[in-house]
Amino acid sequence: MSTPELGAKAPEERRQRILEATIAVIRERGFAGTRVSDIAESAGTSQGLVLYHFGSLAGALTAALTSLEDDFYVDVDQQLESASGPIERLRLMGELGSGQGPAVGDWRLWLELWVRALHDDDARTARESLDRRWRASLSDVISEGVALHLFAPADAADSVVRLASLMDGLAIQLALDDPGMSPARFGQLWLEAASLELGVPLDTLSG
Amino acid sequence: MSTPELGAKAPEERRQRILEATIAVIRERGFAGTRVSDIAESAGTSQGLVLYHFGSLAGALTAALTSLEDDFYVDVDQQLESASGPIERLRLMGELGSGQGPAVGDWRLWLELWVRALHDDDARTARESLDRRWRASLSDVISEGVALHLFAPADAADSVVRLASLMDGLAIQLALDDPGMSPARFGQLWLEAASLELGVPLDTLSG
DNA sequence: GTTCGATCTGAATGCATGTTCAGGATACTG
DNA sequence: CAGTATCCTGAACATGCATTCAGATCGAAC
Repeated sequence: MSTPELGAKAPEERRQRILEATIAVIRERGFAGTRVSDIAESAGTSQGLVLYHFGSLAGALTAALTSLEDDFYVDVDQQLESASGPIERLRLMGELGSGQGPAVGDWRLWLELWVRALHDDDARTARESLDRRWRASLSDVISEGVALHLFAPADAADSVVRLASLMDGLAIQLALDDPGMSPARFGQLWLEAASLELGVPLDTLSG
Repeated sequence: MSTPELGAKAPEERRQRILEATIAVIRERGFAGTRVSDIAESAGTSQGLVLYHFGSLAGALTAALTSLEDDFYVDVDQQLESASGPIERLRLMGELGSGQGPAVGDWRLWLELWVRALHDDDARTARESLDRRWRASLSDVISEGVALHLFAPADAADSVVRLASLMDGLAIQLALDDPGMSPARFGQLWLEAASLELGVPLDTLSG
């Protein structure tokens, strides 16, 4: 506890650097394509150190997963609390396609997570947790809007599932650079859907 | 050309068996987890034969990809031509979540394809082609309905993209056995969205 | 300054797996 | 039946990669 903020090479920081490098490599090469040597190179350390800190490659990947989860939570909360009402908050959600934040909007990573969740239990629970939390945020926004008589969904729970799923589906096209899909169009299409689902005129949402 | 339909062990059939085995293994273990030995075992042959027919593991995976593509086309056409009008056809599309056909509805395979498309060009083009074709089918059904004054979408092109994307998004949850998602709910949610998008009362669609 | 534990390295190890290959089996042709 | 091309196998080979490990280095405590 002597000079924790001074020593730039404190062991803790080294570990953190490796964690970030792991995420960066996963982003680039996917879970399946990530090798210990990639992580070490990206972090500027030796392979041995990666294993020293995380025990195994699988350990590093799992650690990256939970780190990702944390980042996502921080990110969503931060973005949403900057908005004042449900309408503005909904618009911000639609702009998530632009993905400025560190974790949100990194759709390729999401795809990777989904597939890994098919075969790996840690990934499965991480995904479920992320999804649940994300849908809870969306649900909160909608409930808020309903309470203020701004939104009038036929079935709020159904609308939440559909709007969350639609975002995932649009995200796939964004992640794959589908011709005809762009961050702007992503946001537009999603807000139009929200307009339909919640019975709100589109210009109220996107104006 | 002597007795092609008699010899149960004709070389062509062996190749086909391996192709099907490859798809089966991908379905189970994913693209990344599929090994030559898995394919050989599943097909009941030697590793050597797999390589003899397809040159390499990558060759076998690519061949599986195009075979999958063909299956999908056949499947969609077959399912849709059994319906009489756009309304019934739309309902059938919603029931794709139940996935009776050999390729359609095998959502895990779809997830795998998406992620492979991130890193592999063959997979990328296969996915794009499949997606384009699927959306064209959906677009045809909607146009038909518009022509018959059954559907009244605000913007048909947008609705096509949204309904296709929504199906993908719902498919993710189905593939991951998300609690709260089931083939029945998949179909219900999607038809409700179609009802909103196309300005058709829900009971007209699902009745 | 010495000691000791934590941190870190680079080379060695061992295994999993894709690919090659030499030859055997099978089926068609004349 | 003999000859030949295709089909098929099992073992050998090569390589990429995670993991281990013997020690070097660093930092804190005294």
